[in-house]
Amino acid sequence: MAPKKTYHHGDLRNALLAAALALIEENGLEGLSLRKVAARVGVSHAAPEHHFPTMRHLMNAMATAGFEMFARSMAEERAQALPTPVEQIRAAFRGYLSYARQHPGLFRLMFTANLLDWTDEALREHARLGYRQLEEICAPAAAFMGLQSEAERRSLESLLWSQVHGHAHLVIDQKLPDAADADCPFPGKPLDIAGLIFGVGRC
Amino acid sequence: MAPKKTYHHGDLRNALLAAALALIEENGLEGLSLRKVAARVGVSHAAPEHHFPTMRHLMNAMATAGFEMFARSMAEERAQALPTPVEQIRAAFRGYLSYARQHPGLFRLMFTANLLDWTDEALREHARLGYRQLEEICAPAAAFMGLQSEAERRSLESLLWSQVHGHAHLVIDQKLPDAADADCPFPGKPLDIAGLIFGVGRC
DNA sequence: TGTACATCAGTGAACGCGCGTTCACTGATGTAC
DNA sequence: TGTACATCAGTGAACGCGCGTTCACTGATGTAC
Repeated sequence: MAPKKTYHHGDLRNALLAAALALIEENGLEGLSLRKVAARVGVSHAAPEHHFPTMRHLMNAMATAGFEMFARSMAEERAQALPTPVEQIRAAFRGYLSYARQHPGLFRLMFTANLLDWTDEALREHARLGYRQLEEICAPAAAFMGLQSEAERRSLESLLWSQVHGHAHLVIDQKLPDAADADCPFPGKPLDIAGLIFGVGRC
Repeated sequence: MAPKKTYHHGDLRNALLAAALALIEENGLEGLSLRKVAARVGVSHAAPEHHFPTMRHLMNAMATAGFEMFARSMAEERAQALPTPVEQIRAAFRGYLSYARQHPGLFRLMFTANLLDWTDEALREHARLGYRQLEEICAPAAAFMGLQSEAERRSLESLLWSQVHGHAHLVIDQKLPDAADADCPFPGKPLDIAGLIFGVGRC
C-alpha cells in the first residue's frame, strides 16, 4: 500500500490498470501497448505478464472498470433528476453522453466488436449494469406508449439505445458540433427524443 | 488496362485502392498496412509510395470511395420506395444500415475521428453527398412536425442521424441481435422512429 | 520513321523502431518447523 | 523467537516480427528532333 521503494510493487495489478486507463485517453486505442503501460508504472516491460498475460486480458479489465463507471454516471444523473419518465430518460442520456465525452477511448473499447473477450463473466455482469439503467428508464416510457409485450419493450430499449449511442459516437468522433468543431463538415445539434415520445415541449 | 505481365502496372493506384478496400473488410482497420496492400496487388512494398506517400493518404482515398458508395446505397433504396416522407426515411435508413453491414471496416474508417485528413476537399465533397441524403429525407418530416427554423431542421437531422448511426454501430459491433449473436449480452431489436414521428403503425 | 534521352514507375536490399514473448535470474515474502 | 526454504513478483537481456522509410537501381514510356 505505502509507496515504499521496494522490489515488489505491492499493488501492480491496479497500478497497471490505472496507467492503461490513463494511456487510452491520451493516445487512443491504437497507442496502447503492454510496454507503454509498464513504462508508465515504472516497471520492467515483462512485469505485466504475471497480471495480464496478454493485451486482451488487460483490455477486459479496463472495459469492466469502464462499464462500472458508465453505469454509475447514468445512475448519478438520474438520482439528481425528477422521477418522471421523461426526466429520467433525459438524465440517463446526460450520464451516457458525459461518460462518452470524458472517456472516449474507453467508450470505444467497451463497444467495439472483437476487442474484448465476452465469455468473461465479470465483464458481462458489469456491462449488464449499464443495460439495466436503460431498462429502468424504458419501462415507464413503454407503459406510457401502451407497449405491453416483452418484444415491444425490447424494441423501445433498442430505439433509445441507438439514439443515445449514435449521438455519443457522433460527438466523440467530432461529427456533431458538440464543442467548437471547425473541421466538422456536418451542421446540426441534437434534438430531444424523450420530448418527442412524451409530447413534451417541441422536440 | 490489359493484365499484361509488364514492368509497369498500368493502373496501380486503383489496384492498390481496391486491394485496401478488400483488406479492411477482411482484417479490420488494425490489420491494414501499406506492405500488405502492396503484397496483395503483387507489387514490391515500396511501390505504393509513388501513389500514396503515407497510410493516411490511402485512407483518405478509401473513405472518399466509401462515402460515394454510402450515398449511393441510400439513394438506391429511396428510389425504390414510395415518395412519402415516412417511406423515404425508412428507405434511407435501410440504405444506411445495409452499407454499414456490408462495409463495417470502411464504415468505421469513415466516421472515426483523427484517422482522416478532413482538409481534403475531395473527401469533404463526397461526405456531403451522404449528408445531403439526410437533408432530403428530413425536410418533409420537419415540415410535417411544424419545424420551421433552420436550427430546428438541423436538430431533426441530428436526431435522425444519431438514431440510424447508433443503430448501425450497435449492429456492426454485435450489440443488437441483427443476425444470430450468441455472444451478445443485450436483448432487443430496433423500433421504427419514422413511424414514431409520423404516428404510423405502432412503432 | 528512327534515334537519343528525359521522365517516371516499380525493385530489392537495408535501416531503425516498437512490439509481444521467452528465459534465466534475483530479491522479497511468507510459511513450516 | 529464529532459521530454512519454497513461492512468488519483478528484472534485464535477447529473440523474431512486421512496420514505415530510404536509396541506388533498372526497366518501360513517351517526347524531341
